[in-house]
Amino acid sequence: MTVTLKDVATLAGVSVKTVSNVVNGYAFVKPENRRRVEEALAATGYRPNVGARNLRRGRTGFLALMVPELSIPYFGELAGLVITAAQKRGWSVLIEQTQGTRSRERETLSSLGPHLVDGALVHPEALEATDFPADPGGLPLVMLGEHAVDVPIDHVAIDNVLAARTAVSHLASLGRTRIAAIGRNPARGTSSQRLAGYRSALAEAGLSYSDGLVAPAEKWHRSVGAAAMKALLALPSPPDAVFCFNDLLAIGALRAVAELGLRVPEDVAIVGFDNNEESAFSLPSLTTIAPDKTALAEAAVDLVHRRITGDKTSPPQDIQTPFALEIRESTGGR
Amino acid sequence: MTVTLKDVATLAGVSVKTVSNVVNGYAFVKPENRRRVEEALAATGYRPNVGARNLRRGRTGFLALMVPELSIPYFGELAGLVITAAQKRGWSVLIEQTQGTRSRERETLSSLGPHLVDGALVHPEALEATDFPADPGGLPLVMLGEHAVDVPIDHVAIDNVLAARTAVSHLASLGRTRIAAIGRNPARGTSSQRLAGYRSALAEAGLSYSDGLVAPAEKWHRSVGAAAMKALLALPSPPDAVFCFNDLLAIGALRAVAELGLRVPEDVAIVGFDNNEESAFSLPSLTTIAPDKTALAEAAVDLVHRRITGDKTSPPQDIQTPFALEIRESTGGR
DNA sequence: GGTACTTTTTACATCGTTGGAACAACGTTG
DNA sequence: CAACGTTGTTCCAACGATGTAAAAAGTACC
Repeated sequence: MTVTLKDVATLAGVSVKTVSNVVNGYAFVKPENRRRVEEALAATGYRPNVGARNLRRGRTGFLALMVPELSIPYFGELAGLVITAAQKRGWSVLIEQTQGTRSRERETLSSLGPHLVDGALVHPEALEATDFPADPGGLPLVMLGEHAVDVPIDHVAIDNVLAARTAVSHLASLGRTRIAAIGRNPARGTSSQRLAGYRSALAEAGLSYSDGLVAPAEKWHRSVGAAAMKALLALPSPPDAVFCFNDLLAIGALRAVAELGLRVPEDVAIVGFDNNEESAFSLPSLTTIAPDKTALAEAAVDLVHRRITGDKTSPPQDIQTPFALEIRESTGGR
Repeated sequence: MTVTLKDVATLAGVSVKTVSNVVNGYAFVKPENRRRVEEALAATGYRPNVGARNLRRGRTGFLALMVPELSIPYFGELAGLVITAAQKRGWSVLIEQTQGTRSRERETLSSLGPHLVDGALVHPEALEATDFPADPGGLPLVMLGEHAVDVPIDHVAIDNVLAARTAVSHLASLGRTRIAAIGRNPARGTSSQRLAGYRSALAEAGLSYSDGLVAPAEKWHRSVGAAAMKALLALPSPPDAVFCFNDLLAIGALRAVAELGLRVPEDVAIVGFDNNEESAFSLPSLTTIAPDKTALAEAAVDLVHRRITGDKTSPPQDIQTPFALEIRESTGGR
């Protein structure tokens, strides 16, 4: 059924290795033979057996990408970009979902052998330092997004603290004084960083910090954002602005405000984080921190590429990719 | 660096095959030896080389999933479910993106060898019958969603015609008489089916069909939906309801209506298709056709599983998975 | 002790590919 | 024409695992 080098060789009347040489673009093959081999290749429709090739070469041709859930827009978008970036460099991408749970993250991490994939991009959510295998078995690992833990591993992300500060400063610059936040979650490193940025922007603007204005969120989903927003608006003195730790929370918050008959941005201004595609089309459209996801994906794939092809020794890198504040209707922009 | 069977065998003082037997749960191994091997396995942290194992077994442990783009919510959600369903049965999923272009789809399809993956789930958008390899090289293929072309291949989808008719009948039942549609695209089979459903619902309701009320859409993206809606509303006698061929178009349409100062559903009722998560949170929330995506993913993985494990001969199946009309605010629901 | 049978282990070939070395053919040069 | 370098081809081993068959060890019985 399947065509192997041997079949092609027989048909072309040369040795297996010569066919292999043609397939791999080896220069010194007599034109006559090359022609014959190429004809035979075409005639048989030969396709290399990737498994065997990789067994021989010690490569697999696969990268793993570990994310919480593809159904979350941010990860869907990011995964798409990673796949595209990886494809450019000849890799296929294998996706593992962890649902953001620590146990699944740990499990996934330890199941990634160097046989299975050449390298892995991991976007943890709940992992702690001790979860990282002391020796990943020589498997190049690049951590995405989260820099929760103090592990000597390559890392690519935006500056979460600065980005959060930028978002909140924007709200302050509009004259808002009771600026709330939604998304506190001690188990997530990202949350602490965005919270830190929030606090530092408040301080900078001369506003006082109040625990009561920081709503927790176990999952950063739309429904959670809506519930949190309702709780905030039920406070004796409700906020006049909210910084949501991601766009989903913000979309939920938008809806909650509308359901209570209030207006965005007049009564409450809202800023999100991630710049999901949907956020440009919500009503009102959402002001948000827009990480350069393409840059993130490219940098991560590039880094793992470098680690795989040679550079095993240089110290772990910490790459920061750019972001921008995208001002839209939810804070009075057009 | 990497531990092989041979290393384990040396350490345990037995042959390679005995270790292999232990690893694979072969019954006849002396308890004493089994213990020694298991200790050695634990001590070395042995992990089988999947590539080598599969080379020998003729399996790869991978399924391919071909979709247009993961950044499109429908495909992000679907891919997540497929991965989960595949994982249950011991497969990892490899994702290929085609951007919905025929050339990339064809290319991807032909690059999927049986060496690379055990089976493939493909969600084509622009493929035509002639693009399908006469002989997929024994690779089990299951087509998702689209049933554009008349190819004898396993297929899982909802009844697009019926679903579209359901959506449009709902609009008609609200008393709307000028019901438009957005999403016509002759290159896409799905489009024809939904258009057919639209026409049949109109006929059933005693409404006449007009080409002018059917807006084309090259890409089914939000911005396209917005532009199409604006065009429709600029007509001499604009529609009082719109059936969008997917939720993204509908979200764009919602926005266009709002920008023109009109109201949904009072001035224009809108129905979408896909039930993206975001559609439950838009303002107003979106009435939409909700395919049971979990059922779809499960059925597809199940089918490819059956094909891989034996059943190569029975005729191509055509499985229909359920859907429901989700009535929300954009047509006056709560 | 020998035969027949069962259980356990081993050696060897094999999956499809590529790297390396050996070999063959060739034209050039002294 | 012998020696040589260059070019092209082939043979063999190897990647890490498993199937097969045969060898080895153990058991039971006469």
